[in-house]
Amino acid sequence: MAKTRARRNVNRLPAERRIQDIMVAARAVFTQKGYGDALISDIAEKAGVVEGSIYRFFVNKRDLLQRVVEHWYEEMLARDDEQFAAVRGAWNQIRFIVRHHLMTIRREPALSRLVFQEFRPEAGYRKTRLFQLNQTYSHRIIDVVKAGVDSGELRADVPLTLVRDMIYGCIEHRTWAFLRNEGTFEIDETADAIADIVYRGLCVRAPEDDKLTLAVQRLEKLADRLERTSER
Amino acid sequence: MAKTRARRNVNRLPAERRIQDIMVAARAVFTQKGYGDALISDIAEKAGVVEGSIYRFFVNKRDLLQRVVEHWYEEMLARDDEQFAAVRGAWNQIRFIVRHHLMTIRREPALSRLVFQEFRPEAGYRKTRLFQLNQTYSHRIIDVVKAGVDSGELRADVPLTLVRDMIYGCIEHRTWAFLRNEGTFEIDETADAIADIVYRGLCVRAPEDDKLTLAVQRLEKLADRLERTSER
Amino acid sequence: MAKTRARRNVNRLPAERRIQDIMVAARAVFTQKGYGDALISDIAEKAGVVEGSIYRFFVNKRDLLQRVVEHWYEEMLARDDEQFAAVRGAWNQIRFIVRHHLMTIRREPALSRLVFQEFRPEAGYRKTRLFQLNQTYSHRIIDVVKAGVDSGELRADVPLTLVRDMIYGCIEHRTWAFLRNEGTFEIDETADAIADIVYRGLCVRAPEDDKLTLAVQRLEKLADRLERTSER
Amino acid sequence: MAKTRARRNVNRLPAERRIQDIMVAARAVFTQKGYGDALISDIAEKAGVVEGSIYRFFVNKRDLLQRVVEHWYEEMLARDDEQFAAVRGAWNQIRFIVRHHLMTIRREPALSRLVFQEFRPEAGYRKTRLFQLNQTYSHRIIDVVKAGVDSGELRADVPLTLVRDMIYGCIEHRTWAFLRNEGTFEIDETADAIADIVYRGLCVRAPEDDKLTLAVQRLEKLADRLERTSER
DNA sequence: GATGAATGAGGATTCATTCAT
DNA sequence: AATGAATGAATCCTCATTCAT
Repeated sequence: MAKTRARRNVNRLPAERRIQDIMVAARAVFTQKGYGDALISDIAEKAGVVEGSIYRFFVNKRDLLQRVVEHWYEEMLARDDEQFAAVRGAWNQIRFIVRHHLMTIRREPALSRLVFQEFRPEAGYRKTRLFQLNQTYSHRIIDVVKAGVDSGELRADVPLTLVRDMIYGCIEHRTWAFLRNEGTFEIDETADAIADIVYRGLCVRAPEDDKLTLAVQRLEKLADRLERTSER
Repeated sequence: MAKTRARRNVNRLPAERRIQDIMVAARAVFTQKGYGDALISDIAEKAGVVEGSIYRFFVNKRDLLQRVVEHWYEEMLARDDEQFAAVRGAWNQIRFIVRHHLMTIRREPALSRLVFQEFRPEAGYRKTRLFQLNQTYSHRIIDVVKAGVDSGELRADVPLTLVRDMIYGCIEHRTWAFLRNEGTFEIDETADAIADIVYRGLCVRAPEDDKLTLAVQRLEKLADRLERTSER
Repeated sequence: MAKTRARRNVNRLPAERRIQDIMVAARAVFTQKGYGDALISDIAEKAGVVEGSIYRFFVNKRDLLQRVVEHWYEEMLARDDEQFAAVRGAWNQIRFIVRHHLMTIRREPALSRLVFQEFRPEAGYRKTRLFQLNQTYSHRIIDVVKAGVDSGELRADVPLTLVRDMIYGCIEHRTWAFLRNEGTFEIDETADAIADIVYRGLCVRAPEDDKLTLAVQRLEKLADRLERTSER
Repeated sequence: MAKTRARRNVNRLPAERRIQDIMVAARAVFTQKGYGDALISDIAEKAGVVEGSIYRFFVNKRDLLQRVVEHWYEEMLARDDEQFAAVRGAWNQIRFIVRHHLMTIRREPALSRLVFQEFRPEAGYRKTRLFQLNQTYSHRIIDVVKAGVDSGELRADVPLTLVRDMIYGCIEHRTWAFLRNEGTFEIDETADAIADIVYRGLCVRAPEDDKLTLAVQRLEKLADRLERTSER
């Protein structure tokens, strides 16, 4: 009954640091193994703590995954915002967002998959913080389209959330092979093509004359470059 | 008339019939419980066979689900083809396909989910028969767009598979809440809106309106921006 | 993923036999270790089955204990009934039941304890089958007292269930030291003393004259012996 | 008047006060949750201390429970003694003690249960202070019976501890349903009935009535039985 | 061919207790 | 003396799959 427990290496760290260590370890393990195959014991070992310590800070394995993914979203949201401000013109902005999302998936395919597979299908998803974060994340496209509408560049009767679903749904479908480790995808080409179709689908007048359209696009890109150049 | 032989209660049915019984039972159980929570024993009981018998005809639980889903696809493919021939015009055809897919999801949300959750994310998906069936299923949109291109109604440079991803991806995103039992969706409105954006995105020219007016407007805006840039 | 499982020693026994084996093993292990410290794996090993097999027949560990204890009660109830018929006279009958219960506890202290500790304190005990069995088991004393009342030997206003509680409660308290492995108890002396007090407490007239009482008791015992002798 | 020193928020209370706080909190939590479900952290929080502090004053969780229960006994013993002196006559005294114990259980069912469930079954119970206290507590009945014997009201050959076991055992059995939150019990009726049976069981003679009549009745019945037996 | 009893691997979780600060 | 973060042991249960009958 009374066992002699040899205690070793009781490292005393501030809670914040511990949480961080655990989340870093968990992110690595979840990324590598997926949710089901990830072991709490692996995560604990990688974080340099004992399994029980994880449960001081996280309700359960699921909660740990959730917090890891939420943190990822928060990082992204914090990091990216400034970039979006720099681009002008609906087409360019749409393309920028598409491109950005494609890069996100390329950079973190495993985490992306976890969102698609583990969280989104789950009943009650809409009540989660992750859903909120995702709404914030994907709301950018809505803002852009709204602005395009306001400026008269895009049609007034555009169903905003449908456009959002179209873009993110398209990208997801486009990247499944990559998410399965079965292929890759061209970021720029895909971004151009998606932006093209959506933009044409939404703009007040379909650009009939190809020459004219291309010329305008070229000029817009030129303007962007000029702007960026002059800002330096 | 009065038969005296009491046969043993062992049903010896033709294999084909057995397989059918099992698949019908499996479809019901998978639909009701999802893959993970479905029990082989439940399926066996419902099919009026013993667990072991299922393994006579199906490699494993996964294979059983696969065959059930494949069968569902085959049914759909066989049933629907005639309908598609009836519709004319690219817009109408796109809308028809979108509407058809929305109705499929509404009719079989559980099976749809199983495809999205269980099969598509799995490594090796591209080598499965289900992938082939899905390609066939979704190829309709490609055929329609191709025809539109050939007839001159749609642009020549349309990236066909991207259009396919856009449409199916959009629909999937649009219906996730419903698939989670958290809401519903409007079939006709959604179909119209999707067809609209995609058609406009692909068609050669806007129905009417003065193209030059538009181009001039845009160039004027551009000029404004350039001016503003150079003023910094 | 596809692991080669080497199957060994697949013993195919009739369910009834398996259940019996498991219950015998479980009874031994529970008796030896108590409920908490008994391991399913120990029971399985002792029964010559794999842990999982236990769950084919028993809902969970608790259910297994319950069934073991129920079985013990059933055994006792089936075995003992005949014996009770043989004794005559309220005093003798009370003494017989007390003695019998004392012997039960001496024979199976561990099982007795499990009933006292694990089941009786549990909310909902009154709805269990074990409670029913216990009622049947302890109802004997009520029948005996009732018969004594009917024959005019015992007072008419005896609170029957209270007598039951008094007898079984007294025995339980008296044997706790033994149940704790801290002592023993005298079966016959205890039985005599309990029967005495209770009998005197219940009989129409307290037997004032000890000589008379003892004489009557001797005569009653004699009658019993004569009856039993003549029956052979 | 305005003190400028902001003391650190570390309460340094006299040990005695700390111990008291902890025991009060522990009693509340144990009462509410039982031993197993009570958490040290809950107790600490309720006591306004930190978990570690509890271990400054108590060896372990068990020890804490023990001290709480011991304290309860001490309270009772100190409080009640005077009352007992007031009652005269064996029957009245027995009834008083029974009634008192029933009220104790009604007032503190949870603590009573903890004694029955946690301490009494434990090996080594007889060596504990709690056992001593319980002996003291239950010794009252022995004193009363002894006094009755000395005064000639009760028989000389009464097995004292058995009477004690009978009374406390009876009460415990009688109140188990209540202890399980499954019912209640009548204090006065129960006390009367128990006192009645025990008193009659112990008293020298039945208050009145013709002893010989009774003896003759019994012998007549016996004769009948002998006749019936010999007829076989 | 059918049966269905037997297999067996595999891991999250709890919480009293300790001890560095 | 007080804190409270860190420890770590310990086990029940599920269910797809197999294979002796």
